[in-house]
Amino acid sequence: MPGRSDCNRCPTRPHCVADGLAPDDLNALTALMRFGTVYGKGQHLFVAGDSVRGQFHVRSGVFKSYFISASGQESVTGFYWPGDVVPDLARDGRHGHWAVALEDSSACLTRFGATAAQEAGTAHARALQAINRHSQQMASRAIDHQLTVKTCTAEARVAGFCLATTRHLAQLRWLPDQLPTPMTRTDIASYLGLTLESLSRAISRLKQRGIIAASRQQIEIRDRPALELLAGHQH
Amino acid sequence: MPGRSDCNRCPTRPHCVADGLAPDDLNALTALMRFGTVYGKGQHLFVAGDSVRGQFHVRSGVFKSYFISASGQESVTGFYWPGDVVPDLARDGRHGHWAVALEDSSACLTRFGATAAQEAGTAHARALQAINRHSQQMASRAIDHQLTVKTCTAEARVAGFCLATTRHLAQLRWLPDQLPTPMTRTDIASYLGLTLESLSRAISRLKQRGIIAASRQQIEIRDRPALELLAGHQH
DNA sequence: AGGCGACCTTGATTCAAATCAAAGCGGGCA
DNA sequence: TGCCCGCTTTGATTTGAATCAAGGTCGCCT
Repeated sequence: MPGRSDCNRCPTRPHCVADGLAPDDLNALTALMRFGTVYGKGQHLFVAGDSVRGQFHVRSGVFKSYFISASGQESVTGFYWPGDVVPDLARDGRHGHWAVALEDSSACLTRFGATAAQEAGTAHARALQAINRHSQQMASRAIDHQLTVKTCTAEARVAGFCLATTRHLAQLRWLPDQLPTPMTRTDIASYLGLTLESLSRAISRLKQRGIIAASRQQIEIRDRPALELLAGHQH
Repeated sequence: MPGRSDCNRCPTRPHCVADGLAPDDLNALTALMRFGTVYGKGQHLFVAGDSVRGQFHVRSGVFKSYFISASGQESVTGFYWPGDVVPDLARDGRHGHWAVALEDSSACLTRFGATAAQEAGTAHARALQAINRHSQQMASRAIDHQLTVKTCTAEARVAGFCLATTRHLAQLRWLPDQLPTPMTRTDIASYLGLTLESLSRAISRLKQRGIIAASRQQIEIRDRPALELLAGHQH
């Protein structure tokens, strides 16, 4: 049943949007939270057209967001790991994208968004500031990805994906030596603006050259300098 | 010489990030502002590596932001019109992109960003909220553009560009019947992830079909339904 | 007014990725 | 254990945009 979540017990506590906040400021955030909910694989956080109830903060598992065009084609717009906030990408208070769990996961419904200030009162500017920093990071990452998709060959996009995801997980203080890929190849291809086949070929070429090792559910970076060279423009 | 800008006299007053703010909240923003500065064509707001002094709010003219890759290639990441805030896309307090005036323009240096709360005190949450809404819109538009670049043919990208820019200008309450294009074809091509030649061919085909009319400095939408059909996935 | 230079358009060819097609995994379930 | 089905890889061909190359237009400056 719904209630307050205890952020201090959350495994994502030190890695999330609340990172670095003083106790009082964290309380301003938790006052806006709803208790973490479990989402089975394939279950949606929201679908396009839903009115925005708040922002979903990932606790465990992985989610993807995707957009469905007028012609019915699906395009993946992002992957979200524990500590991430799934952006609502709303227009007029309604979701424009879909968000679904890629494996059994959990997320907290928060009110971090546009209405947060009203709900928290005006005494919690620092909490809002943390939220704002997060929004700006989202925009920044979106523009980074734009660059990758606009200017890179298939191989470079894969290289960029591996590096950007690794870097992002590191920011969330998670450093697996193998990059987990709970999403399907189709999802990754869609995210990178490639076809399934082109992605597969690109991965195969990188494997042949010994730059990565890849199985269905994870990718290992074997030659990071080579990967960075390929990705080229990345920060 | 530097001083307070008078936002109530600014032509962008009703169209900008401050739209809808109560007088008190607007004052919280203007307290953070520096007087509008004139930038001649080709003059930079900032270059990559500069430490972030604040956010630039466009008053008149047009700016572009761009990124220079390790290989020296330039990629345009956005165009900014009167009322827009040029995103700083910063990492560790330093700009990652460049921003330059495409024609004689002016902009206000503001402190809308991450440090705003500290400077304004904690009593101005609604101002921060307006800023946050703006950041989220930036992220949303970036992801929209991602979709265009990932999934569209050259013609569809041009269609999407015309429609998205028109829509954006409309949001800034500016409704010219011809879409002004003070940027060069090279800039538009770079923004859309095309070569100059491919862009030119795409525009020519749309002209031939009577969907748009285009001269060097402006584009006229002659058949909006056809353009929307081409752009396909757009909202 | 004329000429120069920057910017834009058009044409021919090449190439990377999409598409079309078929064959391998590999995990789950009977 | 072995079969089946969804996911992935590999192969052949096509296509749309990049590249290479040449001409055209327009504004600005003399």
